[in-house]
Amino acid sequence: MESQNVDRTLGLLWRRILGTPQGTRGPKQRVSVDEVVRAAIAVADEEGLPAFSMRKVADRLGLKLMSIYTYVPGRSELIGLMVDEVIGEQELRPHEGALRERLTVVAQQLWDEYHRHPWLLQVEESRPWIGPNVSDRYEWQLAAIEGAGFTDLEMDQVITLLSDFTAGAARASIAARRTAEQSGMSDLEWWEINAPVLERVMPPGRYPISGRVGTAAGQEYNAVGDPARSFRFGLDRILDGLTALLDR
Amino acid sequence: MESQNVDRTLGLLWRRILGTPQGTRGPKQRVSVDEVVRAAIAVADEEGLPAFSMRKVADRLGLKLMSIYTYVPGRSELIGLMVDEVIGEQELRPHEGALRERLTVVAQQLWDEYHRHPWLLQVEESRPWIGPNVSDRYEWQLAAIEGAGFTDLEMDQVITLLSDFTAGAARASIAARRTAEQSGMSDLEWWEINAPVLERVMPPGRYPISGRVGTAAGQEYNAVGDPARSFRFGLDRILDGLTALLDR
DNA sequence: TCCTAACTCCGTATGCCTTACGGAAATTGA
DNA sequence: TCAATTTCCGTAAGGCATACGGAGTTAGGA
Repeated sequence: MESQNVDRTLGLLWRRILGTPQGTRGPKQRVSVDEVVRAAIAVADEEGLPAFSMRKVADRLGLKLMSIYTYVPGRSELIGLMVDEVIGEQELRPHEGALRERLTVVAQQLWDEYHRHPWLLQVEESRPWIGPNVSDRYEWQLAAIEGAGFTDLEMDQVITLLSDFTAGAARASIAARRTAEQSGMSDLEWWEINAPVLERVMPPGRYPISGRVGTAAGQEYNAVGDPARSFRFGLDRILDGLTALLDR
Repeated sequence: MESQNVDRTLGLLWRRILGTPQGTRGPKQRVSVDEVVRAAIAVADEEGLPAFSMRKVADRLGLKLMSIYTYVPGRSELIGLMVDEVIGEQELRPHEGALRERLTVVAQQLWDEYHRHPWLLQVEESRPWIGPNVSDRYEWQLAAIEGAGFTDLEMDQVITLLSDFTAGAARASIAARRTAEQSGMSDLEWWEINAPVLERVMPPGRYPISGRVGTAAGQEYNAVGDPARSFRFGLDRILDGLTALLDR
């Protein structure tokens, strides 16, 4: 029963290779799995994953709620399909240039992807679905560092390092963007609300370094932080560290 | 109305400094805010944030659902209190040793924290609450690198880099752990279910590097990956990169 | 030609969730 | 003593996923 579900979802993930037709009895489907997935992505893009619901997908397609379940087994499987779909959006160009540039492209691609579909960061799957686009991209990522001098084990660890860091940095960046947009409250206004209480509560001189660093950041960024800049800083350090490893 | 809520929650966050008593009319509260927060943490520890509900917190305290709302304004504010509370669990020892050791301690502390309270990774707050323990810890993290030779701006970026990477690595580690526990399905069994479909669907020779690297990782780890080891690898590279920056 | 298996679409129901609202009871300051 | 204030909680509204079963549609086989 569980494993049936796995099979069905894998079939949906690889539907372009496997082809759709099987049983042909019964009424024709009014839409296609592709349309369901695209509609679902549109909903998630607009409202985020918490507000994403099966009903909204159905509404967008002119279907009623329960009909969606004839296309996909359930919400979580649909999300798996959405993930593989958006990962396939980016073109995987042949790698060129030095290692440093190649790795930058790999990281930048992840960064862009998260910003185009912020809900990717809200997906929680204990066991990731293995779809065609995820597979293709992992191969492409490894190809970027093939022959650079890493061991096979290190190759996986390098991609993991880049992915983990980029996800974290993108999370901060998107949180900042969403905050600015939706709450309609700037960092400044936020501080103006917090300040009276915080001043009463933070003993003066208790946070000397935070105060100094916060002031420096505030003046430079004109905001609490600059996620894009932090991303570039971190990425540069990581690339330095990786080239150092190759010079051993 | 919004800003009232902010004030109230800040008051709760800093309750140990501000003290509780205000109006003393009416019946005594049967429990305390501290107990509510501790009960909430227990629920989240056991069941994760998605399954965390106000009702379960109430049940655990012998109260009925709606009474919880006389202690905290709502679910999201309660989560803010929980976060600050668990961040306060770790002792902030004076820093000693070389920069590399200090930074390792900072990262390791985050790593441990995420593993003790995995739901921290599921918290989504666009605007983080500024509580006493969060503030203390940020100051402590900065103190670890004070005087090492970074500019004020870089100091913030260094902590951000470490935090972002550690969060990403911990996320992978916890996903692996939860998967193993709850699904009762080992990586091997998972592959046995997936394999028949994947073999039919992945053209042979299409994933040469992934195949080689995956095999190497599988033999070394006896699993799909080893998150703890990837964490150490990534951390080492980052520390290399940071020391390189200081040698400029 | 006709029947039936298989399929789609969907109404209904169950059991979760947060939180707004208002009432009864308890407590204390005036 | 009594009114203001606060706690605890019942109820209800409005959201969610999804199990189940029924009505109608289609194609293949008898």
